[in-house]
Amino acid sequence: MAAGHQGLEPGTETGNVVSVAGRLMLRRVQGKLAFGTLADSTGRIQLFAPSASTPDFERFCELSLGDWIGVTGEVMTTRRGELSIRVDDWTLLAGTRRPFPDKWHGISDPDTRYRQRYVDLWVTEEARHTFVLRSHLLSLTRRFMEDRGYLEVETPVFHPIPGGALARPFVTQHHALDLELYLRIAPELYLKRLVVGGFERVFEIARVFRNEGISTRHNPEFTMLECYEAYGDYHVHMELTEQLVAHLATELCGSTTISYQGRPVDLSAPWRRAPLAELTSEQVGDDVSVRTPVARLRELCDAHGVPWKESHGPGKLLLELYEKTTEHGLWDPVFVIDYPAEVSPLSRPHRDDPLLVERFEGIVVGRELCNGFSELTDPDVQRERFEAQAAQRAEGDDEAMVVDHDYLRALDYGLPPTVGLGIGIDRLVMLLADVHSIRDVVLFPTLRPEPQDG
RNA sequence: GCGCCUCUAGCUCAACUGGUCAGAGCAUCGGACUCUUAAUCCGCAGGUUCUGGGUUCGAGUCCCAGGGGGCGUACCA
Repeated sequence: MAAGHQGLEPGTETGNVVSVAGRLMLRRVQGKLAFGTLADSTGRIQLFAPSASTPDFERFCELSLGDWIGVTGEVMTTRRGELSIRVDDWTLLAGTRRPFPDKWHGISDPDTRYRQRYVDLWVTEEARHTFVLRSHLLSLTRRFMEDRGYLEVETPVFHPIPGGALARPFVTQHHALDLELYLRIAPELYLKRLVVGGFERVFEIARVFRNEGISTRHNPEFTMLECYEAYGDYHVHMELTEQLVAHLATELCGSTTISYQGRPVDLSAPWRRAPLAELTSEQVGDDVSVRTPVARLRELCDAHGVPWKESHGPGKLLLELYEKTTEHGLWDPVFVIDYPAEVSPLSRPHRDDPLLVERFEGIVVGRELCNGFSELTDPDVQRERFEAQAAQRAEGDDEAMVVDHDYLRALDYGLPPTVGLGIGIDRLVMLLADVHSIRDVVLFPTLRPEPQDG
């Protein structure tokens, strides 16, 4: 409606009669004339209510901030030129029994913002903007994937065996089957089963659950885009990632150069690619790789305050060193490539170096945005890797994997050369919406239940 | 998990080194007002200063314990 009535002179009466509905957000009563601000999901409009035209004028003036009302009247502008609707008729659609927060300051306590998102969305402009952006991002992502021949699928959330990532799962119980089930920590193994089944390009926008700490970057349930493409290798998905992110930035932010927390970020493709060992060497000031002797790597860890365990091989030590010294400093997007095989139990060995795998992580603003790799397709090697994980698990590492015999059986039927990718949707939204905390991109973040006395 | 910070009226915030310090604005309630837009003006009311202990002549203020929240760290995405 506002778009259809741009640039009217002050004091215009258009003759157009419209009906609108929304929430009364502000009210300015002036004796025999009242003004109000009505808000709905599309924006705000001023109500102009002279006692002469407004039925039940006194009751109109007594409406509470936050009441839902419907209004019918002529579109006009005030003497000051503000586009308004003259209230010729109105109805109370739903009242509010609780006062709305301070009209200027809004809600400052983050806890009540998260708990009472239904109020926050009215009061905090940025919150509404962020969640609309999130919705558009999901929709654009689906279209992007479908345009490239990917099929959207839904795989189980209940897993008899948690797999596809290294993480502690949530456990639950199915009564009729008398079965312990896990909420998925990743959809990966099911999606690869589908590639075995002949769906050569699949993706899922998957809610996953990890029983770990909560922080500004971690919610126990979060959303991941995972996709798999047969006949491709990790280069294919690096290209897909940088194109997707650049596309989303253009559509949602209007440019591939965006601002995050006051610093510019250039998301335009192509992104730099750099081997993990090379980046780490630069930071550490010494040439390191998976072939560096364990003793030397331990020294370097000590020198940089990185804790290590006896059980860590060179690959794990190198990864720890990279994560503690290098990752957080990578601001503009980089694909860190060629990870140690030791820390990547589901990745295919590197074509040029058996100690490495063809794996990449996309790092933006110092944070991991995505993780992908050429998939391990050899059932024998996969069985060995699972067994190595199971051994670690037996030693008390409850994030290590469990042997998934059905997945191995699927591999026995043949998984073609395939590349897979996982993108953290919440973190992508954080990046594009320029927000600091994951709780600002999750509508109802996990919180401790409120004490039962209010 | 651990470390640091924080908690005052429905909301947003004050109260110097412990000494009439329990206050203001908005919202609510009563009154005035026909072009306001955080409307304005006058007035009323509103609090177990998160909880429980302690130190002190005296605690919102200092100490201890507990609870909520935030940030950092760890784990990860």
